[in-house]
Amino acid sequence: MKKHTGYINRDVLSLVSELCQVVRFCRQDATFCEDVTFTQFLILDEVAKKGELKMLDLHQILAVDKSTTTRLVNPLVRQGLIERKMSDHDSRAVNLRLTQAGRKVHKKVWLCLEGFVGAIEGRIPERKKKLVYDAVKLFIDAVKKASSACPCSE
Amino acid sequence: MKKHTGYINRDVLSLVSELCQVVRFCRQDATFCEDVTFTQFLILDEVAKKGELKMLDLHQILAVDKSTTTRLVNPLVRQGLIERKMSDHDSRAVNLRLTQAGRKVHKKVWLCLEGFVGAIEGRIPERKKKLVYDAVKLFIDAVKKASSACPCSE
DNA sequence: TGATAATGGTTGTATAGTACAACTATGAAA
DNA sequence: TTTCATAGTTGTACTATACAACCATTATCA
Repeated sequence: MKKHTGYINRDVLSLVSELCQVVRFCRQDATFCEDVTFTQFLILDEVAKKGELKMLDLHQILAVDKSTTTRLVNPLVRQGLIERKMSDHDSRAVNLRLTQAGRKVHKKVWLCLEGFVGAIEGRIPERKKKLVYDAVKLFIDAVKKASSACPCSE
Repeated sequence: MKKHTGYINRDVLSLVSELCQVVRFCRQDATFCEDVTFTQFLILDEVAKKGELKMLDLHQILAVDKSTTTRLVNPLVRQGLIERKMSDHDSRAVNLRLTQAGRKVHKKVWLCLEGFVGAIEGRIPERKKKLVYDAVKLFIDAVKKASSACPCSE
């Protein structure tokens, strides 16, 4: 049981707040490229990586509610980029796969994204890269764990 | 005009995607503490820091649309934590100030937040802290600039 | 085997956050 | 004084999100 001294590292606070901003930039402007949002691209990409992906896995990867997963996938199905296929072993489960069109769009957005990621990388000195990425990862994990351990405990 | 080679550093991609997750954790679960969301706390805190704050400044600080700023402030006014006051010099401008209750809640949430920030800091080795915070800042800025320079240019 | 529980998904409903466009009122400049 | 610019609010629309309720399945176990 820690004492409440009222001391907070403002650096941490403003980092978190800036993170919120940055993330907004990434997500908004709905169409990131090819009429696909950033999140939608992540989904396409996960499916592309695995070839076939269960909703459940996606739900885990995105770390959102099951229902949200469904709703994030919906537009991609509607646009004919992803298809739902009943699993062989378990007829409750649904497997996601890219359609022909899906593969095409994935590839296109990938090229698009190259510009974005390149622009990020271009702003981080080469010799610092590994260090920076590791540090960000460390910070992310710290925040993740800190928030799952309810912020207002004690 | 860069060539499109199709190469993307996946580290960067997953960092950005994890950032989205982390930010969600911070914001959701609407009431962070004392019935105030994280964003609302940031607003209270900015107003507290400055004593009096113009909507316009807040709009800049939060980096959201003017209308969004209005709507983020609204609930705080409704809850009687912030009051709107017409500026002396410019009767179009609105100055925000904490009410008595606002100062109280700000202080309470601040203590609450101490737990959260402390939990983050507790997961970052002491001697690495400065390094990590600087790195995160660098990364954030890189992403910010990269996304303002339209992702799909070239 | 048959009742009960667990699992995988979708739908209903509600909310925060967000933008853009249109508007109002005020102030500045010509 | 007319016209332009600024500060803020409101109308409207949409995404992302959660939680709860539900429907099929599949698994468990008595």
